Amino acid sequence: MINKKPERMFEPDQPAAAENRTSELRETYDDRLNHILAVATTLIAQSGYERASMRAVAKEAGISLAGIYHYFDSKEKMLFLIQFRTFNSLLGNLREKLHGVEEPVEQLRVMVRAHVCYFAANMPALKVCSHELESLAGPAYEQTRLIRRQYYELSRDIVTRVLDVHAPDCAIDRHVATMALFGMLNWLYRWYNPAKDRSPAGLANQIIEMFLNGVLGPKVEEDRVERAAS
Amino acid sequence: MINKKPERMFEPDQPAAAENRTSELRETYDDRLNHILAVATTLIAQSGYERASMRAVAKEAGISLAGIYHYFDSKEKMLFLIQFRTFNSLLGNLREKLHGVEEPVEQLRVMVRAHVCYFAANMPALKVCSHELESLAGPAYEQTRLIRRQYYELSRDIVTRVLDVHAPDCAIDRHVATMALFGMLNWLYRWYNPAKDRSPAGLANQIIEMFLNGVLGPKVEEDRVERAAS
DNA sequence: GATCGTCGACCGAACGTCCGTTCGGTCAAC
DNA sequence: GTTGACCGAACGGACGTTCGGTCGACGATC
Repeated sequence: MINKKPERMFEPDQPAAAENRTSELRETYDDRLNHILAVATTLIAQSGYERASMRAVAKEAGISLAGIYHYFDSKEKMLFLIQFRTFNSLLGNLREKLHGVEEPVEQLRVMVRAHVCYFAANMPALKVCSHELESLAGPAYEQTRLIRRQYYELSRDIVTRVLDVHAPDCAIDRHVATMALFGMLNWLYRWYNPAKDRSPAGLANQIIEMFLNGVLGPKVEEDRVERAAS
Repeated sequence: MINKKPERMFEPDQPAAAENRTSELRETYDDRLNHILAVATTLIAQSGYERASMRAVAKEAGISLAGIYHYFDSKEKMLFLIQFRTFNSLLGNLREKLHGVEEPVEQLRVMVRAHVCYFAANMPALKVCSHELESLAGPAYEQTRLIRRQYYELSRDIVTRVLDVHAPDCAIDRHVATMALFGMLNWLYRWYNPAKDRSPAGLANQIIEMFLNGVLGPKVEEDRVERAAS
């Protein structure tokens, strides 16, 4: 069961010392687990956590109902695993993309782009992460909260630096600004349609532009000032 | 049952022609209905629609389980009524506050202030409206969608006018801008804490400021331009 | 190299619980 | 005597979970 081998969960690559046979077995075990998780993610994204039954996950994944409990010891642990992996992956992706970027505004651009692109590439997973936060309780909830907290602090620090460097007199609360940005990003799953709407990169640019300069934009203000001066 | 008297649902005030007795009876009936709806709203906001059982609503409202079905003929109708009333009230409130306001930017300010203040005054109801959209299906969902659509179009028209008048060259998509604004507003229920965070009016001002001018703000740009000019 | 015991992957069938809903009725008010 | 508000008790189904078992792969033993 997954909760008896937590040290394996996020280290798919194992030392080469292991036997070939064991490696192959482990591969099929992990493949199967990933397959069930992917199916569960899609179903929970479609119907919500409570309505997505273990029977439906089993049928869709091509496994028996009891067979699922070979991989997770409860439905809640399954949801936890989906959220934990996704949040970890999101945070890791962000840290990776931020590597070597120093300028605060550029950091913000990288952050929004990374988030939007990750979202577009993993819509069901991010929907489950945005929408089913409170479906976990107790220690499982606390554990995901810790990762989310890291993601929040990383983002808030970027926002803070952007403000401190480029708009030190700005009266906007850093926390409010960060949560407003998260609102724009986390609400995407309610309306973004990859078939109709623009590309993830284009969308990210619009969000960056709006967050930094608002819908009125700086150029307009420059024009206004220049017009007033002449 | 509620679905047999739909013409009464949103007209609490009745003509004075009715007898006093009937009026008092109707009052207690409506009071009881409103009480059950309020309890259900709180419970659904706390636990989610699926987890909030009719038994829990009955117990909390001080009525028997079967007694609830004197007011609603199904749990889904109950949720529908909560959402329908809230969306209608939200839309009516917005239209009322917009009355007589012509300037687009001022309209936007009114819209955000109205939304944030309504949210702060009805947090459970707006959480249910934001979070349980997809818990309705079929005709009930379609009916709420129509009201939300009106709210969206009203807001998008304001955003469009703001852009057309004050930033005609702005490349930001009107739909994206409107949904970004909705994201900031609809995400509030995830983090806003009336005890800790600033007042609803102050929060609304920050959101307006961010949406119009971004975190960098126009003054900074003016400063920059002025500094560059001198 | 055949035999045996072990183990991991997996399954059919059930168990107990909780849920939304309904049925048949009571009782006060008119 | 009718009606509207309301209730206790039950119904049927869906759900998460568990139990007891099968089966093939594998290492050890002869």
